[in-house]
Amino acid sequence: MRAEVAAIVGDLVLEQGYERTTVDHICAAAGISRSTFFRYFPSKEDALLGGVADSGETLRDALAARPEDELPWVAVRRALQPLIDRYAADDERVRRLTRLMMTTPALLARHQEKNARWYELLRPEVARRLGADVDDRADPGPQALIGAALACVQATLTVWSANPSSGSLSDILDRAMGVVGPVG
Amino acid sequence: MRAEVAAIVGDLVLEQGYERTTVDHICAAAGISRSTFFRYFPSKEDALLGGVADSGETLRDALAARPEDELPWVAVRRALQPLIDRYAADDERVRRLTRLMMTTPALLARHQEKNARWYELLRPEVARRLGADVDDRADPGPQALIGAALACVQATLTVWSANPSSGSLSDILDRAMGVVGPVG
DNA sequence: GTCAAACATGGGACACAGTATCAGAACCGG
DNA sequence: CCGGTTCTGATACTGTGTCCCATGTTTGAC
Repeated sequence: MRAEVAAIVGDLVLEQGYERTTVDHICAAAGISRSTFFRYFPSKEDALLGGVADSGETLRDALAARPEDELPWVAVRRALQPLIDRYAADDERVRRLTRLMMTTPALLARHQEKNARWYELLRPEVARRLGADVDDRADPGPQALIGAALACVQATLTVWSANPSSGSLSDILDRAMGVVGPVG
Repeated sequence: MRAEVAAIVGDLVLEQGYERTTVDHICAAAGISRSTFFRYFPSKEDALLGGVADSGETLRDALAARPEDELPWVAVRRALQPLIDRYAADDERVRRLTRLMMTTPALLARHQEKNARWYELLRPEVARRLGADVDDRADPGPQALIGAALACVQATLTVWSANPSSGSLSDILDRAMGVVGPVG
């Protein structure tokens, strides 16, 4: 049921854009009331993006599983692979929704807000691999490295979703992260 | 007049937080009507952040002025100096407002939305310095590098605004960008 | 000095997201 | 059949932001 409404939201949004799709439209199309909609989803953004599982924990575990002697930047690149694969495995619909997400300010903001949790999640392991004090909040290093990596992911998704023939996500991410640091 | 209202907004927001400060409160404190407020500022966020001049063009010109043989990452670091100095020159009020901006999701989102313009602004020069095709939209490199640098700036501002005794902004930015790439 | 055009302000209605409360319907186990 | 839980819808509310219109108030032309 929840998934059904989410699918309708995706359809409507792909059809007429995000801002022009009001909650009332969605409710009318789904045959439910506003009350019910907001019981299923905390917000309109979540109805659209909530389907994408939050991979924060996955990412953290993948990073912790990388070999100790790998350079931090390389380890992060490798840890991002499962995340990337989840996008790549999907079809044209995902690409169009991703494009919508990257080009709609409200959606991009929400996406980044969701990812803000990843900073705290990844910080300990990144700090450890950088040889920094894990509890030192005055060290910008870990946050900078995580933010840089996420910026590369965002650049990757932007290019991939905008250019149908730009190659595999994995290759684009290699190029993106290769420009910033060694992906060895 | 506009500046006067903006100052009141800053006061109220520093006093009781951003969400709890409604436009009605501001109007009452400033002795104007809602209509007038929204003629001065397009939104509540802009009333608070609009005072910070948009340094996109400054940043672009500073980057273009860097020596040709500098590594791109180093050139960007140097080009960011004027931006950083603008923060550092100011007083405790700026630090508190910055902290508010980094910790309030709505404000951080607006800030990043404003900075989104910088990508297009800086892309040509960064692409050139990377030896890439300036018009190739399928190359994630320039966007990745710019995003990584801005992530370092954000990490810097976060640490600086949260820790009163964390040193100069310039030093923090050096540490942040040094972790990601060579700052020469 | 007068008239008119421009502008600034305020008021009120509206659209939309999101919250809270309450009332009834469907469903369950006993 | 009953009592409770959960699902649902209706209503009203807060807050941001837009739009339109009715006021001044200033400015400039004649």
